[in-house]
Amino acid sequence: MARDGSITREKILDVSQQLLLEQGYGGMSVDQVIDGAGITKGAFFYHFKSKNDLAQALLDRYIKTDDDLLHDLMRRAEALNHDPLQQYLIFVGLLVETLRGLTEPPPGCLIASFIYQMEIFSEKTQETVMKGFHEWERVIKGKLEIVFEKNKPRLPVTIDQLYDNLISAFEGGVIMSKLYKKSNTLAEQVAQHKSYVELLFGIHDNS
Amino acid sequence: MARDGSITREKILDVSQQLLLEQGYGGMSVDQVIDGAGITKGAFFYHFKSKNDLAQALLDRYIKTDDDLLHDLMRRAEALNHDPLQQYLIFVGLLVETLRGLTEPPPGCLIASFIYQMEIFSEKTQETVMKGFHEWERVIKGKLEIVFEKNKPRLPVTIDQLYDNLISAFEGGVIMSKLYKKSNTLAEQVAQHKSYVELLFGIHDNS
DNA sequence: TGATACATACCAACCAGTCGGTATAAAAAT
DNA sequence: ATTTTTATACCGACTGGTTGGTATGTATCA
Repeated sequence: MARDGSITREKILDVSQQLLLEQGYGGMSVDQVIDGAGITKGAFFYHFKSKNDLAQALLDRYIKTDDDLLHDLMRRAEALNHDPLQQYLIFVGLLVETLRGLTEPPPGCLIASFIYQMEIFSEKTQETVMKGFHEWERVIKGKLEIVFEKNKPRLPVTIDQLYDNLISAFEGGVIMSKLYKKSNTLAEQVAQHKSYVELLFGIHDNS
Repeated sequence: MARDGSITREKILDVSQQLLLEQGYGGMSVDQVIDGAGITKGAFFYHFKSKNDLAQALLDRYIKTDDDLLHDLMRRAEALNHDPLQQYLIFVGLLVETLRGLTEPPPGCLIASFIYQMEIFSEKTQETVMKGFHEWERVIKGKLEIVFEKNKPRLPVTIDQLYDNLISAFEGGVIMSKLYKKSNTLAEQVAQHKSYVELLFGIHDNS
């Protein structure tokens, strides 16, 4: 039965991602990974030429899944309304909805984990980390650009700051969720970002 | 020259804190620490009985400094105004001011770093991490309690959510600052929390 | 003179990574 | 149709270097 190696490869990725988010990259050993995946050294280094190669693959997979989620939610939001501000608010709402349905507690964000141990990765991996939010940045800032053309915020806030606020709410929320060991803190913090944007653009002014 | 060991001890703490925030706890070796501090193994294990003991000391020192800052800023804010809401806003404003004056870029938050590699620490250290924000939680929620007695938010937000929002803005801001390699993103995100609270309590309604 | 504050030499365990070998199955040759 | 070849997927013993930690010795000062 020497056929489909991708099953073993995925098993390695799944096991190592969990270990990584619990112990950090430096605190996770290849031996732990192969024990968890039920394989041997040979199998591991057949699929990944080094431990850093595993980190790179883990990151690539995580970013791809994340980008897919972004595009899916944004497409759905744009189908539900044609006002840019409403589209953005619906998008964030859908994100909150998605986060509410996560595993308890959320294991964490790979990108954030990598940021807190940047120096042990290869230069290529470091560059991948730095580009980790690029697609979100492009799409979110693009949408906010259109929002700002028709709507003026009640306080002098920039598009860059609002984008940073969304990611910050998410990353901060992940940390609080890990600390409290319950996932809805994460969803709530992204919901706070939504409320903030609503107040900024006077959504609740019509009494 | 066997006199003041506290100098060596502090040197070890300083060097290891920087290494820890760059490489993570698991990715940082005792050999790296002693090289950076210009000492030997003997000196290190004279001051710290184990590597985890160093982590514990690092965490204790960090939390103490953090709590001192909290009390200082809150005392100053309370001296500048006697309205609870204004006191809170001034407190956050002073925090923003402090964060703007940080080193470029900010090295990161020890508690967040520990949260992302929880499982490699001793149980006692894990408990210390979980109690890391306790003083902030006590003081901030206490203040918000009084704020909520006299002021009603324009959206249904709880005290717990607002407290989480402050810490989230901080932790998320730290991650973004590390990623962008510039510190003012952190200060800006805490400033967004201030704007959010201002909008929630209708500070900008009087035209 | 004894406690403090180190330095030096060392150790077992563990680390990432290598290597020779093997079972399987598909492709090619007969 | 049967044999041979070849590539894939994996095993498990091994290696050199690194790890956190220890045992012992020594210089300095109260």
